[in-house]
Amino acid sequence: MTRKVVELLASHGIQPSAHRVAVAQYVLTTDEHPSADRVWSRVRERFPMISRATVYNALNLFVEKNLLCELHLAPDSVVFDPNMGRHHHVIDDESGRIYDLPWDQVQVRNIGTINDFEIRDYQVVMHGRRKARKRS
Amino acid sequence: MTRKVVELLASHGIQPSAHRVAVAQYVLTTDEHPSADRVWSRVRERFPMISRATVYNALNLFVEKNLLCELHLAPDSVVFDPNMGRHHHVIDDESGRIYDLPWDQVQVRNIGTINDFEIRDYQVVMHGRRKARKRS
DNA sequence: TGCCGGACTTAGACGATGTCTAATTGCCGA
DNA sequence: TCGGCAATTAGACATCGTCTAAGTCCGGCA
Repeated sequence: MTRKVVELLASHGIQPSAHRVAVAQYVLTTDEHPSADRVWSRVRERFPMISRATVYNALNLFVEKNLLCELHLAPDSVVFDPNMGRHHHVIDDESGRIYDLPWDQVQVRNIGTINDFEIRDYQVVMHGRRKARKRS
Repeated sequence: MTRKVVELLASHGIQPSAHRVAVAQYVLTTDEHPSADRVWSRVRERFPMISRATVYNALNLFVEKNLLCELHLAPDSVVFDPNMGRHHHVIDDESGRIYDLPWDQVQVRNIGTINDFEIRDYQVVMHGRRKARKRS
């Protein structure tokens, strides 16, 4: 797994230093949409001497190199999303957690009719409550 | 105009103090989606001794009383939107400015097919470039 | 008129978040 | 081994928003 991450970083033009690999290993495999400081504390669990600046540097570098998306959706959370495929987001009003929703699950019509803007990208942002999932 | 604002505040259960009216007068009539600190500096132009806490208090109160929407869409900007009707947003990648788009301009299908969440609200968030508008 | 109480406002401290800088470390090639 | 460059570091700094404790304003009441 570490090998895969190293290759992934390299293939995006990023020197795979030990610290960067540690950050990547966590942030690329989580689905919890962590904030930068959350990434820091997570990575520190295994890498206690890593500094905040290094984590921020790594995250910003990953975003710049298109390995991560930076999301600005909800209060108190600029957040990182390793899911680079197109998808929508649902924000749970109670917990503040962000969930991914498959691109095909909803469709947006008439983006083409917008005249004043050249739309490069879009997504649907939903707010709601996560349903208590069945036990079945 | 001041009279209208006073009535509006009162009708939402807000004591219309002089400072609150000043904040409301600016934030309810602008379309620039200002950040809280931007509101502060704008209001200070006419009301130089108003403190930051007062502006923040007023804005939070307005949000709580459904006079304003708080938007969390873009980097560096939690932002306030006096347009309480449903609408979508376009973010200009160059300037970072946020524009409103009428609700009818695009349609979203299949929200009803989402099983894991009870969707309370949604909107389409677009990124793009504002076209240089014709001179005609 | 003078006093009281509650709502409003204030300055500034505070905590959280993110950036910057200067110094240090570590690695690699000559 | 040495030199140089990239990566990393601690900590200072800026910004944003909240909180607190004190001060001000104003209406009601004697």
